[in-house]
Parts: sequence; structure tokens; C-alpha cells
Amino acid sequence: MDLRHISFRLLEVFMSVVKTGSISETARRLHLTQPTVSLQIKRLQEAVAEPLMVMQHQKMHVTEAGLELYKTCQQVFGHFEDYQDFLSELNGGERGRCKIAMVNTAQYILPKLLGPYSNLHPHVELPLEIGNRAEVLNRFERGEDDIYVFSHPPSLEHAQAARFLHNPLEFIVPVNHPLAQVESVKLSDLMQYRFLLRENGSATRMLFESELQSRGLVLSDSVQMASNEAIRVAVSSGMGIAVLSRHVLAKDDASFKVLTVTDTHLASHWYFVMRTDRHISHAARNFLKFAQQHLEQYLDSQWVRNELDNLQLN
Amino acid sequence: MDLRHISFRLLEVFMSVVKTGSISETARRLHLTQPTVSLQIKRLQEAVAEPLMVMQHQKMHVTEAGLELYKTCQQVFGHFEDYQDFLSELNGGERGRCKIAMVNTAQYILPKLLGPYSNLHPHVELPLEIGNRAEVLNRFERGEDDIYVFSHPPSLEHAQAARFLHNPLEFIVPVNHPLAQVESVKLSDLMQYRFLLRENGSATRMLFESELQSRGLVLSDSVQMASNEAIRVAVSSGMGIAVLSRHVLAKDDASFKVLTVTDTHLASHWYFVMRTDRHISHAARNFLKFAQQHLEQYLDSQWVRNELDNLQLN
DNA sequence: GTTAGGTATAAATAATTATCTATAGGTGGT
DNA sequence: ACCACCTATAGATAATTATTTATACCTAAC
Repeated sequence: MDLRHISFRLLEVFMSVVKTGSISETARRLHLTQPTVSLQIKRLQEAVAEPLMVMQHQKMHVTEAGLELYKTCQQVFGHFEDYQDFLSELNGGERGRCKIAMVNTAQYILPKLLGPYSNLHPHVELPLEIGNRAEVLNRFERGEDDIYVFSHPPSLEHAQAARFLHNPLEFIVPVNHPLAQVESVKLSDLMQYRFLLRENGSATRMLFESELQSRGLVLSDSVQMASNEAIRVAVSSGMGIAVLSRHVLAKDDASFKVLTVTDTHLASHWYFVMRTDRHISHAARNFLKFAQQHLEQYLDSQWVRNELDNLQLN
Repeated sequence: MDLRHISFRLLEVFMSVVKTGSISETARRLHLTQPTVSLQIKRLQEAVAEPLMVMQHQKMHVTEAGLELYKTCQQVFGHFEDYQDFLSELNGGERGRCKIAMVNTAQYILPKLLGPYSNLHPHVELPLEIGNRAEVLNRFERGEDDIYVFSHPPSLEHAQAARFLHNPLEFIVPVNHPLAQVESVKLSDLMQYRFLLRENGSATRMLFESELQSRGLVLSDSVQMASNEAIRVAVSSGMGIAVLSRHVLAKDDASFKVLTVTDTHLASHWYFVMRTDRHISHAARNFLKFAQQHLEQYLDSQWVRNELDNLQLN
């Protein structure tokens, strides 16, 4: 049996002949001529190297080999129908994968969207990649994921980005810190204290340092730490002061004090970023639509900046 | 997804690319050029209307849709391999169907061959059709079976036939019949008694009547009965006398008496008959080979006339 | 930054396939 | 014996597919 000379069309025609028991009837149903169908059957038999049906009293009688082939065809077409169903679900966004890479800080906010979305679409895989800015940027360059979350989007040459959340930065100090009791301070008042900072390249740090530079301020002392969590705990234990995204700070966390800095309002925005030279998976498209519609519902609505309709989801 | 634009070859190539993760490697393995494989994948993706793989660090990375299609292909090719196996068994004569039509009398001898054959090839279907000569002849004309068994073969225009067993006819009388005690008789001595005969057209009857006619003899009384079995029982119970194939008579059956008729030796032969304008099924071919080799073993060897090598089994 | 290995695209062609019309040949029923 | 309906075959053509060479482009590695 030579599969290369067998096409699905051929098998379709064959199945119809088996079902109707007639070549002419099949021709009528499939809008073909009778010789066409005759020839198809003949060719199929040559490919299988076995008679599949014989004339018997004006009817096509299916042989053993033909019947078995018919069953085989049923199975085969069944599998393709299953695949078709799979594709439908994929296209409907109910199945598939949406790979998201985000910088560390984003893990405090994105799960609030991902949780409800995942409950709504349980068959969608949502592998998350979390890294520092450099790592995520690297993944972005390689196009390894469907969606990237940055607070400071990279060059947009092969990408599109849209803001969805305001990201205010707050200065925090230990509860027993001298500034903890002060009602309000100025940025310059903080320079004398030790700052706990994320690694170089972190968006928060970049923003902060850029602000310092533009105002001609210089830190007297700083320590670098690998995660926001580590910094928060370190501040609580009196190791120094820090500037962190408000979203990192639990509202009722009394282990540190948030300062009111009157002359400084550091803030950035959270962006969804996608490469334009990469195919947008249905699941990714669907997730972004979901986000667009439910941002206010699942995130603290006072910070929501829903500009997701700027994305070209094609 | 449009199956009509997908060929098995396309799927084979696709599977190879998934397995090797490389278009170039696939091209080398399948003795194709790289652009050929690239194009095949492109076309497959167009047919599926979904990206199946994307470049990722010099390797082809399979998408969800691609992986699912790969699984589908595995199943599909699996089914065709199963079918291939089925065909092999069919060709080896271990599977399939051998439909045999025989005249009534043959059912006393053919099972002796069919039993051992069926034990040897348990997956071969052996549907038997048993009828009187007219019925079997009708089936033969329509070509409804693979093999026919006659003692008086029909016109051989579209058929071939070969003898395999001698078929002597015997005259039997009730044990209490006047002739039962006589050592030997002549044919003419029997004319005065009532004969129990099969229906018109029966080979045994044809042979008998032809003999009578050529010798100018006429039956004084006859009764027609539908089966050999009925005739045998009727003779035993004294209803008349009969001429029957020796194979119908059990060797140790004492319920009737076999006459010695000195001037008459009626006999024919059993034939396997096959149409030449019909495809010979592998199972039929195989059965006849088996018969040719084991006739002496399973039938009473004194009557065997093995001329089955005359058959063209192509 | 050059190279090697990988993929994509274009253009051309050979091969195969699908399909038709016309025609011939069976077979069953009236 | 004829008619209606079926299948098979031949010849022709349009459409599609498989495959090649040449070329361009990308990316990882040296």
C-alpha cells in the first residue's frame, strides 16, 4: 500500500461509495461525474494493491479489504475532526498557551488578573517567567514569550506596548526611623540615609537615580539587594530606607512607614508589551481582551490606566 | 483546516521536522532540498490556517497546534500501519473470507477438509452456502462466491474446474427388502420398485436417469424428496429404494442394505469450480492450496482424485 | 566581523492529479 | 428483446503539486 498516492479526497470519495453502494449515486452527491468516481476507486485500489469492491447485481459490494479500509478511514477522519475541534478551541481562546514574562515587581499585580482569567479558561496554559529587567529584556529580544510586562518598556522597533496601570513609587523607612515621625519631608532630606536598592537596570532604580541626577542629588550610602521582598524585610528590620512600587506594599503592613515626600512624585506605568514580528497566539490575544475588559474589576481601580485598546491584536 | 490540500507525504515531512527539530536535517534524511521542506511546512500551515512551528534559536520550535497535529499524525499513521498489517495477513491467507457454495451432497465431504483448514487459520471466515444444484448454479452465474463445489460442473466458459474426489453412486434398499438378501442384481431388476429421487437437476439424478435412458429402461414408480438425508431415512423405513452417493452413506450404517449391481457402475467426480472473471481472494487461494496438499490426509484416500494442480491460482 | 549553518523566498519546470466528454459494455426488469 | 440504469475505459485538458537551483537573510559562534 503506497500512502503517497492516496489523498484524503480519494478516501472521502471511497467512503461515500461504500456508504451509498453506488458509484453513480456518489457522483451525484459529490457533484462529480460517474467516470471520475470510477477512476478514483480504481486508483485507490491500485494504491492499496487490493480489490476493495466488486460489482454484484448492479451494486458495489465491499470486500473484506474494503470494509477494513472503510473502518480505517472512519478512525482517521475522526482524528482529524478531533484536531479540528482542538483548533476551534484554540481559536476561541479556550485552549492553548499564553507565555508571559514579567519583571520581578510585576508579580505583585499580574496574578490578580491571571487568577480570574485562568479560572475562566482552565484549559489555557499560562507559564510565567519572572526575572529581573535584564533577563526579561533578553527574553524579549529573543521573542521567547507571547506577552512581556515592563514598567519601563524597551525600544519599540519590533514591538507594541500599552499602559494598563499606574505605578507610583513610595519611600519607606523603618517604624523606628527618625523620619517615621515626621509629617512630611523633602527628597534632599533622605540623602543622608542608607538606601536599599535593586540591581542596576531595575526600572524603579533607574527612575529614582534619574530623578536624583536631574536634581543634582547624590546618595551617601546604598546597598544592593536582589528582590523587592528582601528590601521590604530589610527596611522593616531597620537596615535602611528604600523606594519601592506602591503595589509591592501591602496596605495594612505596619512593619514600615511610608513617607510623604512633598517635592517628589516618582511614578511610572505598567505596560503590556508584545513583539510585532511574532505571531500572536489566540490565547494571548484572548488574555489581553480579558484584561482590557476587567482591569478595573480586578486591580485597584484608582491606579488603572486602561490603554489596552491601543494594541493591534491581529 | 482544509484536508484536501494535505497529503500524507506532507504529514510525513512535517513529522520528520518535528522529530528532528530542523528543516535542513529533514531535507537530508528524506533526500530532499531544504527549500522543498520549507515550502511543504509553509503549505501545511496554510492548509491548517495555523502556525505549526516557529524559529527559535536556530531550531524549529513546535507550537501547541503543531504538537497536537503531530499527535494526530501519529494516530493516523498508526491506523494505516494496522491496516497494512491486516493486508499482510490477508495476503498470507491468514485472514479474510472464503465463501464456498456447494450442492447438498457435498456437505457430507467438504467439512472434512474445512474443519482442519479452519483450525489452522482461525481468522479466516468460511461462510458456506448449501443448496440444490439449481440454486448453486444460480449463485455461480452471479459469481456470488469464491469457490463452488459440484459433482457435475457447469459450462466452463468463465470458469475453471478441477476434480478432487471420486463420487461413486450406490443403490440402497431397506433391510427387509426382497433384494436385500440377493447377492447380486442387474440394473433392470430394480425397475419394478419405487425409487426415491432428488429433485430434477440433481447431479445424482441426472446421472442415473441418463444411464436409464441410454439403456432403454424406465422407472415404474418414483417419489421426489428434497434431501439425501430424507431419502436415506425413507429407504431405511421401507418406503422405497434409491441411488445415493457413497459419501452420503455412513460405513457402519445397518439401517439399509447396499446392493451389488453387476452391470452398472455409476460414478461422477467432485469438482472445485471457480470463476475466472472474478478476483480470487487470498483466502480462497490459500484454501485450495491447503486442499491440494491434504486431500489424502483428510478424505478417504481410496476415492481421492487430486487434480487440483490444474487450477490457475493467480 | 566574518563564517557557518539554518531558514525563507523567487522563479522555473517536471510530474501528477482531478476532472470532463464521449463511448462501450453489462444486467435486471418489463 | 428492449429499455433504463449501472460501471468501465479512452482521450483530452486544466489545475495542482513536488521539486529544483539560485539567492537573500538571520543568528550564533569564533
